[in-house]
Amino acid sequence: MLSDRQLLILQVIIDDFIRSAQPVGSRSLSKKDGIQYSSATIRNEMSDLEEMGFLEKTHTSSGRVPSEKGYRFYVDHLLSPQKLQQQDISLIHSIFADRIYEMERIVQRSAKILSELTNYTSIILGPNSQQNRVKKLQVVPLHDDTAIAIIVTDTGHVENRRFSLPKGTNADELEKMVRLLNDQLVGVPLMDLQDHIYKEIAILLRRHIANYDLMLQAFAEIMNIPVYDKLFFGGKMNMMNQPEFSDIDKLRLLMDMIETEESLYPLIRPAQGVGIQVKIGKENDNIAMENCSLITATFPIAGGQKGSLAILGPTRMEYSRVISLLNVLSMDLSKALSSLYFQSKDES
Amino acid sequence: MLSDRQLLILQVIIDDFIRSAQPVGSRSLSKKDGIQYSSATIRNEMSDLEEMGFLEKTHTSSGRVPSEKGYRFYVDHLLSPQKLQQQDISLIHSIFADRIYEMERIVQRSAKILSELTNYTSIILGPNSQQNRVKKLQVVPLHDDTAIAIIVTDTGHVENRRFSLPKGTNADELEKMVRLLNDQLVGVPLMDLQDHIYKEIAILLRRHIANYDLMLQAFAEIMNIPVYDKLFFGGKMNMMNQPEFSDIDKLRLLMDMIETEESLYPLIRPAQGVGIQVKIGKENDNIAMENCSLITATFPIAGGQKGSLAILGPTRMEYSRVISLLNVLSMDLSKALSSLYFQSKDES
DNA sequence: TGTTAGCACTCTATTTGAACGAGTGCTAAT
DNA sequence: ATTAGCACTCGTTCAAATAGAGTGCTAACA
Repeated sequence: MLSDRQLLILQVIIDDFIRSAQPVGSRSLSKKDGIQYSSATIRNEMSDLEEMGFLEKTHTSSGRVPSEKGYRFYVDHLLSPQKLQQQDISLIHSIFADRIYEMERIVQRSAKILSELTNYTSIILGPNSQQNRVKKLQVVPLHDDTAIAIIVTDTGHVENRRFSLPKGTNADELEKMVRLLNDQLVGVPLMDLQDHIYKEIAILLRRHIANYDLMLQAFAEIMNIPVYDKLFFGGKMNMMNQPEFSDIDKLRLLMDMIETEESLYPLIRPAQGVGIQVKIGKENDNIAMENCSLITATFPIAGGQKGSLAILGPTRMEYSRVISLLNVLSMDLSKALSSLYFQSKDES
Repeated sequence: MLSDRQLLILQVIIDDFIRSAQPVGSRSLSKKDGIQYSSATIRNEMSDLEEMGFLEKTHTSSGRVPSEKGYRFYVDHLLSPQKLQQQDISLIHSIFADRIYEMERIVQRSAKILSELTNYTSIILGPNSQQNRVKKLQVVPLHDDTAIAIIVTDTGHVENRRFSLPKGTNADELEKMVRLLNDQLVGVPLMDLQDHIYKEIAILLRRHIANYDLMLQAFAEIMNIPVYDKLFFGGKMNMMNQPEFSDIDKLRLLMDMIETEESLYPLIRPAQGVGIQVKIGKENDNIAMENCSLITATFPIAGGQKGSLAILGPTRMEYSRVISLLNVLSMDLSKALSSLYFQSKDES
C-alpha cells in the first residue's frame, strides 16, 4: 500500500515530531540526513500521506503532524526497537538490588524510577489481591465492644478492619468463633469470602455460637474486601512538562481523571493475556485522554496472577523507548513478585 | 494607629480583592455601599496605607492589592467571624452521620468534604502513631523462611511487615519468641520499640533462644516504624483553579512540593497547643508557598494526642470562612477520633 | 482643616497593520 | 518521475495607536 519512500518519510516525520513537538515541513525534512529527495517531492508524498489519513495539518499552510492513525501505523509497522542505554538498564535493575520483602516498596520504587526514566506518568497495578487466599484470620480485642480483625493472605497481604462486637460477647466465645472461622476460611480466595460467610459459616455458627446473627453480621462486614487494589503512581505531575498540556484546562481535565482512580482501572486492567498494549488517543475512550497514549505491559506472576505496568504520556510519546523500558521492567517485576509469592505457593 | 476610616477602607479592599482577585481602585471603592467618601479621599487614605506597608501596587498606576502585612493585620484585627450556612454545617456533620470504625475513612472523608467546601487543598494529619502503645504483636509464618509480623496498637492501628526468618527456625521457638516479645513489649509506645529491643529484649533473648542474634536483628528491623504518619489530602488539584497559579511554572513548583510529603510535615505539624494558626505567604518559609497561606487547626484527641487539619490556599484566601469551617470540623474530628481512641484508653 | 473636584500623567491591555518566515500547492521544466 | 520556481496562505512578531483604569497633585470648597 505505502511505497518505501512513503514509509521512510512517515517515519522520519513522526520521529521528528516526537522529539520537537513542532509541525514538520517539507524543506526541513529534505535537509535531513538519509533523505535525498527535494522538498517538492516530499511535499507531494506528504500530500498523499495526508490524503490517506496518516498526517494532518494544524492550519492550511503549516507543516505536518501525525494523526492518530499515523501513530497507530507507526507503532504497528515502523517501530524499531530502541536499544536502551546500559545506564538505564542498570538503573532498573538497581530497584531489585537489595532484597526487599514488601511488595509495596518494590512497586513504589518501580513507579518512581520508571517515571524518572521517561518523564511521563507511570501507573502500576499489582497482582489482584482478590485472588489471594486466606492464610490466617486473627482478632485482637481492643475494648469490651470493639476489636480489630486481621486477615493475612498466602501472599503476605494484610487486611485489617475495626469492628464492633455484639454486646456481652465474652472472650471465650470470640476465640471459639475465630477458631471456627479459621477452620473454614483458610485457603479460601478473598473474592469468595462473602459467599462462604453466608453459606457454610452461617449454618455452622448457628449451631455453636450464642448470639450468632449479630456476630455473623459483624464478620460479614469485615470480609467485605475492596475489589480494587491500590494503584501506584510515579511522576503524577510529569504531564505538566509536556507542551500539549501547557493549556491549563486540558491539564486539569487530565489531572482530575488521574486523581479519580476509579476511572483509571478499566484503562489499566490487563485485558487478557500478557505483553505490551498501546492505546493511542481516542482509543482510550476517555475525553481526558484525547492527547494521551497509554502503554500497558501486563506480566505474569507465579500462581496465575497478573500485574500491570502502564505509562501515560502524550500521543507524541517516545513509543520505542517506553516499550523497551516496560519490557525490561516488567520482566524484572515478574520475577521479583513471583519469588515473593512463590514461597507461599510451594508449601501448600 | 489606624483611623476608623482607614480600618474600614483596608477591610473593604481586602474583602474585595479576596473575591475578585483584581487590584482595587479608588473609584470603584467609592461607589461601594457603606463607603461615602469620594474617590480622592480614598486615594489619600490608600496612599497612607501603602506607606504603612499594608497595601501594594502592581505597577505605578494600578489599583491596590493587599501586602502580606496587610493580610496579617486583616487576619489579626479585621476578621469578622463568618456565619456558616446551615447547609455547610450539616455537610460537615454528615461525615460522622453513620458510625464509622476506621480512623482512615473518617479522615479521608473529612479531607474530601473540606476541599469541596472551600475549593482549596485540604491536608489532614491524624494523631501521631508513634505515641501509640503496643497492644499485641503477632507473627504469621508464610513459609519456611518468611513470616509476617503484625503489630496492633491500643488505638487499633495496625502495622505489618514481612521479614525473613533465620534458617532453621522452628515453629516452637518462633512462638516462644513471640510470647516473650509480647510480655515485654505490650504497653510500650511505638517510638520506644527500638530502644527496648536492644536493651531489655536482647538480654532476655540471649537466655532463652538458640540463634538469638539473627532473630533479634530481624525483629529490630520490623520494629522500625516510620516516624511520619500518612497525610490525607483533599482537592490536591484545586490550586489549579486559582488565578495566581495560571502560570504553569508556579503551579509546578507548588505541586511538586505537595507531592513530596516530607516538606509538608514541618508546615503541618502542630507547633504547640491547640487552636487555629494562620501562616501567610513567606511566613511559611518555603519558596513554593510564596503566594499561599496555610491555615492549620490543631485539635486535641483523648490521651494527650493531637491531630491537625490544614487548608492550603492562595494568600488571597477566604480566611474568615475557612477558619469557621476548620473550627467546626476540628471539633467534630476531635470528638470522633477521641471516642475511637477512648475505648481503648479506659480499659487499661 | 478635612474633603473633594479636576486634571495631567502613567501604565496595562487591546487592537491594528506591516513585515517576516515557514510552509503549501501547483505548474512547468528537466 | 522528479524538481525548481512561484504565488499564496497562515501564524508570529513587532511597533504604534488607542482606550481605560487608576494615581498623585493642586486648588477650591465647607
